[in-house]
Amino acid sequence: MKKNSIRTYSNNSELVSERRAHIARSVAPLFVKKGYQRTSIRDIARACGMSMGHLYYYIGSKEDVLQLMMDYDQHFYTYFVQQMVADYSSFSPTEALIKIIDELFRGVAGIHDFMRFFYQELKNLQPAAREIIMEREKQLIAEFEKLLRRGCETGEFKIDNVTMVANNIIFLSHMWSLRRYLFPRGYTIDDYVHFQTQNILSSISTNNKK
Amino acid sequence: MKKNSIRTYSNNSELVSERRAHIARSVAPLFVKKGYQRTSIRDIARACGMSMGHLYYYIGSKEDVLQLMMDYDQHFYTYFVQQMVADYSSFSPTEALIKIIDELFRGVAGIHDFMRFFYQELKNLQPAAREIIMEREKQLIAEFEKLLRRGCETGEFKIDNVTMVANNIIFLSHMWSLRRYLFPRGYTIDDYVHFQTQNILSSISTNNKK
Amino acid sequence: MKKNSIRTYSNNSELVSERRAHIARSVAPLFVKKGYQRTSIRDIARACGMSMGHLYYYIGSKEDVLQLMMDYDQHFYTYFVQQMVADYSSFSPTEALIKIIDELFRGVAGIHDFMRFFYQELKNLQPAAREIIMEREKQLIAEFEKLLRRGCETGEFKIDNVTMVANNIIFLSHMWSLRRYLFPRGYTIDDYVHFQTQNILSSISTNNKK
Amino acid sequence: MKKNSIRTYSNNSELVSERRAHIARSVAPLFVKKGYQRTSIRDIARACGMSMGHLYYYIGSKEDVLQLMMDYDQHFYTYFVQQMVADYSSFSPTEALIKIIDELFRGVAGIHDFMRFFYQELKNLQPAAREIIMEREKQLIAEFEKLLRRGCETGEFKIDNVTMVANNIIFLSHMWSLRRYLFPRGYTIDDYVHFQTQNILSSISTNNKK
DNA sequence: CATGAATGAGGTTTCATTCAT
DNA sequence: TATGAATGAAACCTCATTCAT
Repeated sequence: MKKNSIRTYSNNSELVSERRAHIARSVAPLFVKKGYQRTSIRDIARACGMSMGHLYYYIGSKEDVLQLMMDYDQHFYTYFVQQMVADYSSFSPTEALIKIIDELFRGVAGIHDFMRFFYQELKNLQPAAREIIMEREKQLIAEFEKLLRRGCETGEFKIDNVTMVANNIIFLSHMWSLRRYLFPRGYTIDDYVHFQTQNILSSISTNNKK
Repeated sequence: MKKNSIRTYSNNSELVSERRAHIARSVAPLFVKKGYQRTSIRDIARACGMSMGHLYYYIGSKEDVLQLMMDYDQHFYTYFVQQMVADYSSFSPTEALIKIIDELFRGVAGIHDFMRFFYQELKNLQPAAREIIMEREKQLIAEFEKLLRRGCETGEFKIDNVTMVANNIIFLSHMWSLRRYLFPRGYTIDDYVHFQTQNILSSISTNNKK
Repeated sequence: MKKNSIRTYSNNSELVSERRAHIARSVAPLFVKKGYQRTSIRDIARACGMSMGHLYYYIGSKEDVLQLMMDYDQHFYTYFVQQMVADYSSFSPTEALIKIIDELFRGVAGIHDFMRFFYQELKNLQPAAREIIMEREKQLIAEFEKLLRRGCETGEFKIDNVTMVANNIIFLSHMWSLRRYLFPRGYTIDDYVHFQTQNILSSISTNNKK
Repeated sequence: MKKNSIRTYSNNSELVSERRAHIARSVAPLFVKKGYQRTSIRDIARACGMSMGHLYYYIGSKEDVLQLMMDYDQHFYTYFVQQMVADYSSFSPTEALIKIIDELFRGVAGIHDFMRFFYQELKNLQPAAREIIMEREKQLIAEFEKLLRRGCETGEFKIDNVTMVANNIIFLSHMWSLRRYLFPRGYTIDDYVHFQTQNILSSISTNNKK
C-alpha cells in the first residue's frame, strides 16, 4: 500500500514490480545462507540472472534488495496468518486457536531459516523500511487479538492483556527457529506444537482441565 | 581446559587472559552500537588502546574478537543466573521462581542491546565457538530445570516437560529486548515482568488462584 | 561545408540540424550547472525529451553533445559581436569602441556561467572540434582588429600590434566571469565596464585626457 | 597555516606532510596531462609508487588529491611572487614593476599547463578548499597593490583603483597560458612581455612617453 | 612487547553505448 | 523514427592482515 521509494530508471512500473519480485525470490536462499553482509552484489546479480549494472536499473542500493526480500517474504507470512484467522472464523475460539497455533507454528518452522535471517538482519534496514515491517507485524498481532477477544466474549478465555498474549503466541512461534538447537535431542515440531498449545491454553482458558 | 584455540604469540598465558578480557570489555559498546561487520579492526584497536599489530598478538582474527566478547558477556550473564538460583535456594520454589524471574527479566532488560547483538551476530561465529556458547546456554537452562524440578517435588508445580518450560522462561526474558517496540505504548518493564510471571505461574502452578 | 563529422543514422539533414540545435539548447543549462563529465547521457536524453537510443540517432558520442552545445553558443556570441561592429560602423572609432566594449562586457557578463564552462570543458573536445572553436574565436578577434585599424587610420588610436590589443579586449571581457569573486566587495559590472574602458582607451588613444 | 582537515590514518604528522607533498608532486604531471576526472585512483597510486590502499592512508578521497596538488603548486607560485616584490623593494616603483612583470609573466608561462589546469578544475574542489585557494589569490593581488600604491605615493603612477589594476596585471599574466593559441604565428613570450609591459605602464604611468 | 605503514583483493556503484523491438 | 532494457568495464573506496622495525 505504502510507496517504498526505491529508485529505478524504468518507467514501466509493471515490469519493475515483476523484476523486483524476481529479485526478492532469487536472493532469498542466498541471503539466508550467507547473510546479508557477506552476500555481494555480484552474488545477487548472478542469482538473479542479471548483470550487476542491470540490477541497479531496478534498485538504488544493496540495502534496497534486503528491503525487497524482507517485504516480499513478510507479506506472504502475514497473508498466510490473516487467511487462517479468516478460515477458522466459524470455529469456536478455542478450537480456532488450537488449529491456528498448529498451522502457524508449523508454517513458521517451515521457514525457520528466514525467521532467523529476519531477526539477524532487520538492523540493516533503514528506519523507514523498518517502520513498514514493524507496522505489518503489528497487524499480525492485531489478528490474534481479534481472535482472543472473541474468546473472552464467549467466556472461553479469561485474559487481562490480550495484546501481550498475542505477542507471546507469535514470539513463541519464532522460538523453534531461533532456539531449537537447545531443545532436547529428538524433540520434534509435533512435540513442540503440542507443548506450546497446552501451555498457552492453560494460561488463558477458563475451562482448565489440567 | 577450554577449547579456546585462539592464536597468540605470547607465552605468558596470564597476560593473555588479562588482555583478552580487556579487549572483550573495550569492544562491547562498539560492537553493540555499530554491529560486528561494520566495526573495523582499526576501530577495535583504538577502543582497546592498542595498535592493530599488537591486537593480533593476542588474537588470530577479527572473528576471535567477536568470540571473546560474546564469551565474556555470556559468562557474566550465566554466572549471574547461577548465583541467583543459589541465593534463593532456601526459598520455596514458587517464591524463588517469582524472585528469579523478576531479577532475570530486569537484568536482561538492562542489557537489551547486547541481547539483540547476540541474536544478530551469533551466525558470524565459527561453529566451534558457537558450540561453546550453546553449551553454556544449556547450562543456564539446566539451572532453571533444577528449580522447576524442586517445585515438582514439593508439589507446588505440575510440569510435563521441565526442559521446555525452562526454555520458555529464558526465551520470554529475551522478548523485551527483541520485540518491545511492538508492545503497547507506555508498557513498562514492571508491567512486563508482572504479566509474564502470572503467565508462567498459571501454566505450572498447582495452586491456581486465577 | 563544415567539418562536422558527427555521426547520424538519418538521411534527412534538415531534421538532423533541427534536432541537434534542440539538443544544444536543451543541454546547455544542464552542462553549465553540473559540468560535462558529471552529466550523464540519461540526463541529457531527459533534458532533450528523447530516449537515450534516439539521442544516438543524431550523435555519435557524448563528446559530440559537448561540441554541439559549444558550437551553438559560441555561434550566437560571435554573431552578436559581428552585429555590433556592423551596427556601430557609422560611429567614430572611439565612440564605436566605447559602445562595443560596453555591450560586449555586459553581454559576456550575462552568460558568465557559460564562459566559465567554456574555459573548463574545452579540453574535453577532440582536437578537430577544438580547432573549429578556435577558428571562430580568431574571427572574433579579427572583427576587433578591423575596428582598431579604422581608428589608427583616422588617427584616433595609436597601436603597435592591433591583434594583441584585440586579444586583450576580449580576454578582459572574460575576466568578469572567471575572476569577479576576487574583486572588491560591492564592485559592480558598471564599475567594471567603466574601469576597463578607461584602461583600454588610455593605452591606445592619442587624445589622452587622463 | 590553516588546517586542511584531510583524513589520514597516521598520527605521524611529519610523515603525513612529507607523503602528501610527494603525492602532490607525483600527481601534477598526470593531472595536467589527462585532467582530474580522467585520472583514476589507480593512475594516481601508480604515479606515487604506492598501492591504492596505501594512498588512502594519507588522503580521504580523490578530491583531496586535487586539493593537495593545487595547494602545493599555488603555494610555490604565491611564494615566488612575494619573494619578487620583496627583492625589488629597493627599486623605483616603475623599475620594480617592469622587472616583476617580466619575471611573473615568464614564470607563469613556464607553468602554463598548470595554469590551464587551475582554471579548468577549480570547480572540482569543495567550497572550503576553494575558499583557501581564493584567499591566497587575494594575498597575491595585495602584493601588487602594495607596489602600485608605492608608485602612487612617489607620483610615478596615477591610479584610480589599485585593486583592479593589480587584478588586471595578474589576469593578463594568465593569458599566455589560456589563449596563446590565438596569438599571431611566431609571437614569442618576449614579444608578449614587452607588449603587456608597455600596455600596463601606458595606462598608469604619469610620465607618458608614448 | 609494541608499533603502524603497507598491501591487494574485494566491496558497491555508475555510465556510455547498443540492439531487439 | 523511436524506445529503453541490457551490458560490462571501470570507477572510487575499505579493510583484515602482515612485517620490518
